[in-house]
Amino acid sequence: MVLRRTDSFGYMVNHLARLFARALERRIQPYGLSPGQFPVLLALWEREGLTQAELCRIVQIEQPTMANTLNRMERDGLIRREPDPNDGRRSLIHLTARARDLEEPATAAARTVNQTAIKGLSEEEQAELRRLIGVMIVNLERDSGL
Amino acid sequence: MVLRRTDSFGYMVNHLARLFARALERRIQPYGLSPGQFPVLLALWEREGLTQAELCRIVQIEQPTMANTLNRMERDGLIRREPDPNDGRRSLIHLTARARDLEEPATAAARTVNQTAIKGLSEEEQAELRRLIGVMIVNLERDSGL
DNA sequence: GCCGCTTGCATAGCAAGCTATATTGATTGT
DNA sequence: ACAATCAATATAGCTTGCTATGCAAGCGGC
Repeated sequence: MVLRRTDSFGYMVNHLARLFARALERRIQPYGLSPGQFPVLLALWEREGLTQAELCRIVQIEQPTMANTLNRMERDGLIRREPDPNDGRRSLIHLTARARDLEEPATAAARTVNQTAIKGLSEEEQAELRRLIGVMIVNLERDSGL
Repeated sequence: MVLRRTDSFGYMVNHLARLFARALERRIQPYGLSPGQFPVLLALWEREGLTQAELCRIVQIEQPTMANTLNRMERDGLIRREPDPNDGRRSLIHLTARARDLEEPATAAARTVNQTAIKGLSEEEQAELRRLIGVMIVNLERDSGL
């Protein structure tokens, strides 16, 4: 059996992920945001004062990656780290006013990208797609030992 | 409308792509390969003597990314760059014996990853998934101006 | 009370992706 | 034939992801 790049799921998914990232980047760059910051912002718009470890769990990103992303967000004036009075090891991540103000335009941009991607697909097809992607995620998470 | 990270296609696809990359990496690392090299190898196992620009078109990667990947592959003894006698600007990319010998085990590893990901899905579901991902790819390619 | 484990975060170092720009060789129009 | 343009590659500099490792703060048992 030949392994054709063009119909390997791994290749297709990688390609698609890069297209998503580029499409999002184009639309949030005007707000001074970048794609990797987006899931972090989503979590913090929902609830502030999370720790780095909590953000890792929510966003499903390894801790050093999160540390670096948070550094860039701090540098860019999106978050502040406030030392946790109850635990000297942690700090609690809070949004700046600027980051709070970006919730509306930034989520609108993200919705636009999603809409663009699924243009032409029925509600049923979208649901099926979500389900099938979910199956692959679960399969690969199990494979990697959770 | 709230934007939920967990059912945004952009987020899911990004997450899935990272899982694919990690699963592949785990399996090809013993051969001294890394995931980014894989599509390049697939193209070269099929036909050697491609130029960098041709590889970019086939693999759908920007030229500077390809240049760096080829540098690492040359460093790792997977390819040689031979100057094109007909055009002083290009070089033709050839595999080393080592890279040729890796075709069997490496493609087997990639097939295993794909099989793992789609475990539990019927042939029809797989075909539908391929089709739906293809739609998103086309949609986003059009969006990004080809 | 303190010794050792666990937990939270930081740092180092690398791969792979991107945009923007420079460089050098080929081609083309006059 | 040579200037201008185009094409192929290289380089710089950034983000986002990873693993491996270090370090300091908290906690549990004795």
